[in-house]
Amino acid sequence: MQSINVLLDDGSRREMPLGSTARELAQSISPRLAREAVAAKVNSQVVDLARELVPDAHVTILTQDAPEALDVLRHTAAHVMAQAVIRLFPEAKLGIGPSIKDGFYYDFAVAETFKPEDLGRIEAEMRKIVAQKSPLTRHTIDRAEAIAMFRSQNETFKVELIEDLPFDAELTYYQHDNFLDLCAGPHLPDTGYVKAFKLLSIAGAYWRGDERRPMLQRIYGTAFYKQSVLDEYLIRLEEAKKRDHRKLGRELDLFSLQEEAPGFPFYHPKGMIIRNELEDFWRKEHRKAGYQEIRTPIILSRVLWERSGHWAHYRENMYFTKIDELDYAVKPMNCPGSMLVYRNGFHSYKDLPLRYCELGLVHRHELSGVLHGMARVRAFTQDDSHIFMTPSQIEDEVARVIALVHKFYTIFGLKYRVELSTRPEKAMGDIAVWNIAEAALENVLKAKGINYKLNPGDGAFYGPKIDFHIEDSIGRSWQCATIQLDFQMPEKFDLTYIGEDGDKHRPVVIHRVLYGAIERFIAMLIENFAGAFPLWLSPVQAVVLPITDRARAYAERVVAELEEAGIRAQLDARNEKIGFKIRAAQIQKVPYMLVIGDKEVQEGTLAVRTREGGDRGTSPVAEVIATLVQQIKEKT
RNA sequence: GCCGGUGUAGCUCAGUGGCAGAGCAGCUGAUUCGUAAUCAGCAGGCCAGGGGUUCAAAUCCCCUCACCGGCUCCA
Repeated sequence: MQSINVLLDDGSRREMPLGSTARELAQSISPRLAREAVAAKVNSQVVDLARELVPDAHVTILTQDAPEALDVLRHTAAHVMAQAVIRLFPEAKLGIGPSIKDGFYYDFAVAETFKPEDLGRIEAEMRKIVAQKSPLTRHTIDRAEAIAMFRSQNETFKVELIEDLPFDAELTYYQHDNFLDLCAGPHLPDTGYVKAFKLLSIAGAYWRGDERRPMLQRIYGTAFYKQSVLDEYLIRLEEAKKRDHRKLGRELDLFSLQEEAPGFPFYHPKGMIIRNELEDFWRKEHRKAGYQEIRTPIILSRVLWERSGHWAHYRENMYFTKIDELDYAVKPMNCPGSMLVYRNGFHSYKDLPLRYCELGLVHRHELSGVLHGMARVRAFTQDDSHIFMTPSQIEDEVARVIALVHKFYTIFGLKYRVELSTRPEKAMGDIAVWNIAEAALENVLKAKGINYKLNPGDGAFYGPKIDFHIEDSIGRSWQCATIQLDFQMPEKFDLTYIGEDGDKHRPVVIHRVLYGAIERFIAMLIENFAGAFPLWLSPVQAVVLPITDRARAYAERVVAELEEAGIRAQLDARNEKIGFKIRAAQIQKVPYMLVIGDKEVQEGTLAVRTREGGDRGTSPVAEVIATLVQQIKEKT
């Protein structure tokens, strides 16, 4: 009999009869591995256990614990759900059903929308399918046959998918029981593996995400190999909801959103303290980094927006007004204003790079359905900057901005993900210039060794950009910092500088924000800290808690001393027991609780309690103040 | 914007055609207390807004608004 050689993970080789499957390989290694196997990785491609091995392949048998194994499970779960839906709603047409970050979904076209009660029925049907332990089998099929097959089943979306695949693509479908779906796989051996799953929500979703296409009904679910892990996940999800900035923003009285102004946030006194701290820190760092602060108007003439290209490319997101019969627009971006400031004077190459920065309030008409607490609003302040420079300064300057982003985010303890977005469909300007700009950004990322994801077509209309994304408490990703390269605006506004040669030259502009929008950044901070801000950002840094009225006068003096030292302190002299006041301060997430009883009055000390560490014993007042001042200064 | 859901006191929620409720927060009083809730009393509402059905609507119907989840992590 002919045989083949495969390479295993430990570097050893193993001889198997020609035509052996991954499952047979697992069996030959150990029966236990065969029992635990869920899929295999052959030459870094994840495949079914039933897949035949190819000669000299590098094979890894994947068990439940393999990072790739969850995707396989969830993809199979999506098929099981689709079959359950077809059983209950025979007229439903299939869209797509992928595995996603925390679960899976499947899109269906149905005459009647799903109701929340349907989820229970579908789950029950899924359990029957799981109990059947139907094997999933993979079949290749040629294009014409596949189209004919799905067309005969009236699966028009599947037909469209096939038609859009490249001509040389290998088409496969998977079948279990009497359910069949166009699918690249891989899948688990049989439906019995899908033990721990839960359907989570129903949502409308446009076919292929395109609002001009039909709206399908999407069912989201999640699945794990073990019920205990699913239970933990669901508990974690509940826990994460407690960090939601909308909930904490209300509980900590930081801000509010009201019906009278949808998408336009109200800052309350405590939220304003955080915002001002962020701005103070920002101004200090920008002075150090060689920026000069400016401020430009919120309402500017239509003529300006026509010139900048916003009128043509961004009008549907803008608000308008009329002044003395003339058209004006409320600025959605700060750049045109900044361009006017630059153009207002002459500039020498010696002035470059010229770094203007601006905390600019912009208004954008976001679709009502996408508003989200402080994370997506219609009015927000960008910590903007426009850097005017010579082409030769681009890479150096981009690198400086990236370093600044890193410095900021490290101080706030935020993890971020980097994306490079390139030329969109509605782009302005020359393709050759775009290519240069895109290459410049890419060069810097590569030179700095930064991992990034490429996002084709997601750039701004005037230039490509590097985006920095932060995840919120339940894993949604929000763009915060961004660095955008722009060759168009200088052209539109005829910006120049006088070069060494005495001639006029065209500068290049970087648009960049670090926080992004202060509103969104605050939302991310709230979720990141679960409302327990570091001392320097805490709206109330210390509460002073006298135990009885005998300690009140001393407590008032302590509060005055704390305030004198620049610490935001409050007195809680309410006629309540100490436990009550401590509880109130804990709930408000105040970092320091300074308890004062007869003993402390007598000794001139404070009993220090911290938010995280509980009772820390007593210390002299001056010592406590020095500690807090130091900690505020260090921003820890 | 589109699909689905929700909207009752400051907050969390109960109330499914027949007198608008509870807990917490608030206010008043008593209590002066040592590290996450002292006790008692009081007050608090255009039941999101508008229209309709009905003897009677928080409850049923219609419209509007706001909020929540989602709207390619590409078979």
